Amino acid sequence: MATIYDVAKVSGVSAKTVSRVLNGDAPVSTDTRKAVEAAMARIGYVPSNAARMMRSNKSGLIGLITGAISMSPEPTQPAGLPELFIVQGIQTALANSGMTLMIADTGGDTQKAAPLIDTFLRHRVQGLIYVAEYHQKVLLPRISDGTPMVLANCFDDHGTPAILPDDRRGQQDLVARIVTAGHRRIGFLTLSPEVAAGPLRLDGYRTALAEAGIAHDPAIVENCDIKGRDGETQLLWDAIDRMLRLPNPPTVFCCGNDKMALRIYGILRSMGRKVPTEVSVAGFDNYRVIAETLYPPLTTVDLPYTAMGVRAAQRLLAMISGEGREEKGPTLVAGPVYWRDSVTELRPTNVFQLKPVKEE
Amino acid sequence: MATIYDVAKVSGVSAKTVSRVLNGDAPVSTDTRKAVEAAMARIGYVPSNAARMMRSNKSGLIGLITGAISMSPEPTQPAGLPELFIVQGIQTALANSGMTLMIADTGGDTQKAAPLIDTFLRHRVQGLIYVAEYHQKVLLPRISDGTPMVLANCFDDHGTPAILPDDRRGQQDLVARIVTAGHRRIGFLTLSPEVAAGPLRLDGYRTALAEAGIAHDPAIVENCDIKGRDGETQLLWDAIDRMLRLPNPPTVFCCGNDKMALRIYGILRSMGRKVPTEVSVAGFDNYRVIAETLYPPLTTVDLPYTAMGVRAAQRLLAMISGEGREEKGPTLVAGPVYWRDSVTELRPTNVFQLKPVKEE
DNA sequence: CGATGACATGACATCGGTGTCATAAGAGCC
DNA sequence: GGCTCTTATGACACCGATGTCATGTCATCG
Repeated sequence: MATIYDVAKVSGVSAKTVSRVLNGDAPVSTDTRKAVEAAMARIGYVPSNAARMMRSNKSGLIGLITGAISMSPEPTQPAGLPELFIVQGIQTALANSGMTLMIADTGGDTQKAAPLIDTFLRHRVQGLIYVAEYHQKVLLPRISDGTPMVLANCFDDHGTPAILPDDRRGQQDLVARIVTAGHRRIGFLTLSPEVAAGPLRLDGYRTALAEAGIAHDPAIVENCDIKGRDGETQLLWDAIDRMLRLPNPPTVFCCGNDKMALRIYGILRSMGRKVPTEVSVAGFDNYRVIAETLYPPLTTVDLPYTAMGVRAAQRLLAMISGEGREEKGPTLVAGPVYWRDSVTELRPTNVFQLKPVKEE
Repeated sequence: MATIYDVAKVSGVSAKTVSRVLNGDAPVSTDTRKAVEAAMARIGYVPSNAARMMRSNKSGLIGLITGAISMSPEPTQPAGLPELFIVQGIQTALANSGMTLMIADTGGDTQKAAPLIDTFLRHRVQGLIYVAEYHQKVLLPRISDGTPMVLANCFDDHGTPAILPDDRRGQQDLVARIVTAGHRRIGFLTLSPEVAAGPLRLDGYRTALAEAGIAHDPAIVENCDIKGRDGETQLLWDAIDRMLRLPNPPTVFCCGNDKMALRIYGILRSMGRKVPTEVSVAGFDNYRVIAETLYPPLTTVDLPYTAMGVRAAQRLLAMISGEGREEKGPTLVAGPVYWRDSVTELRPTNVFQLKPVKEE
């Protein structure tokens, strides 16, 4: 492998001058530059990042840890897809930063994150991003040296900078929009309070009701999310059945996420209730395979994965350059409401809003 | 950032001894080892890969170039998913090799492959893998130094080692199986001869017919693949209509791939022909979103993406260790036939085969 | 008892670049 | 002419590991 000394010998200058041609950090005469460049081309010189890094202590590397690649076990059930969007956002934002993105995959095994972080640190990455598949708390080894780290779609106990979806705000916007459509009895089939998004979305729901001056009725709020165990559909069926028999039944069901909405479509169909003419349904996530495919298309809130990726990269770059050191707390990224046909407009609306509410 | 000299100073030994503890390449007394390890833990020492690499010339890195991450623009149309499976295969095969996999994404822009290769070479990767999204010819800059490179799902003009799906063999196996089911008039709606897989699959079809002693009839073989332009469905409709009006019409249509089979299901339905009782249909790719979802489920051939990834990694590792240098030509990886319900058994069969033909 | 070898350790050079400083040549100015 | 300033270049140390070689200490063996 050719070195800068070989180039120097061939072009008849010193190694340092070759270095200057490479980096353009000091004036070099045109003749010399041409000679050096010709020599480099002729002997096929490729600079060694290792050697450069040793002296200058700048690796130009950013490490990204994800399970996105190995987490899509079946194309029919693309579990890891959301992560891919985050990664795409990160790539986009990093494209013109001069940094090289190294991606490492955990193979779905969170235990492998620690050794991967270690490998990255050995390579002296200038920053680290950890991407989780869904909004959750994670437990990662603390980085003892000062290497900046950003968590995307997750957070920890140490106050590591995190980029999170604004679940509260999203749910609030959605419910506010539903209120605008004339609904007053808004049922909510929540996510499990154990997942991070659960309480946040519930809080957004309550806030929206409060702002609209609607009393919160515990009778039409229930958690049926028991983490994919079989009884879930039964629970949902029972909850919906009970709520619809109330003297004052909900006119719309908000669901913890789009998957739950998908189930509820089925349940309502089996009950002979038509969506949205008899009952409206709204989801969360804008999981497009579901939301766009369902009939009628599902009103929901976007989880802004790509945007979160972009923000994560931006925040990391700021930390690396030293600007963003003082910034504390998580960055919340809100997504727009996608207003489709699964929620009836109970009264004619003329909605002029400043918020980015997409009407499709 | 602590160095091995800091560790040496703290533990009261020489730098070289610290190095020995790190690498375990020479005997160190238990006391010394413990002292050194304690010192490393105390000052938070992380070895510098750059420095190690400089001296030992072993980076322990393998570079992977793909568009998989950015090529899935919509989860509803997971264009880049196959690539992901190849990448998964590569990861699996590399997991215990002691190599670190660096993944770089082209962002869907093939032009970016060259600079990415360059970046990898600067990092002195010990091997390179380039993954393409479908079986195709690629034009990559030649690696002037001796860094081994393997192409997965693609090939070039320079004889770079390549891992390719065995399209010929797959089609041949499928048609042979269809013959076993009693079919004699086997129509073939081919892929465009311009895509790499097109002529190969056609050849497999012909070989299978020849082996079964069935004459090749050009009247029931046609290319309707005009690369997604709108007229394709019209062309397909016309071809099928014509073939079915022949005095001796096909009893089964083989399709260039599963997507085409999906279209043909629709066309046949619009013609009032039932699959598979009136006409049988077979695909290629085992694109599960289609093949498993269609009714009836589609008989097709698997494109063994994961296996190809494994083979690619294995071949690269062999090249790195110097074993596989002599091996020339592409590695063909065949996938099994998935026999589902879209092809009728025209006569009772008792199929005992040695080949891995999956019956579902 | 002296020779031999295994074990444990250290001194020093080296990998391929870059930072620092020195130096030489010419340009511009009083 | 002598001085300063800029431009262009080179000598040399240094980054943090590891390879090579040397050295000292015992245990073993003939």
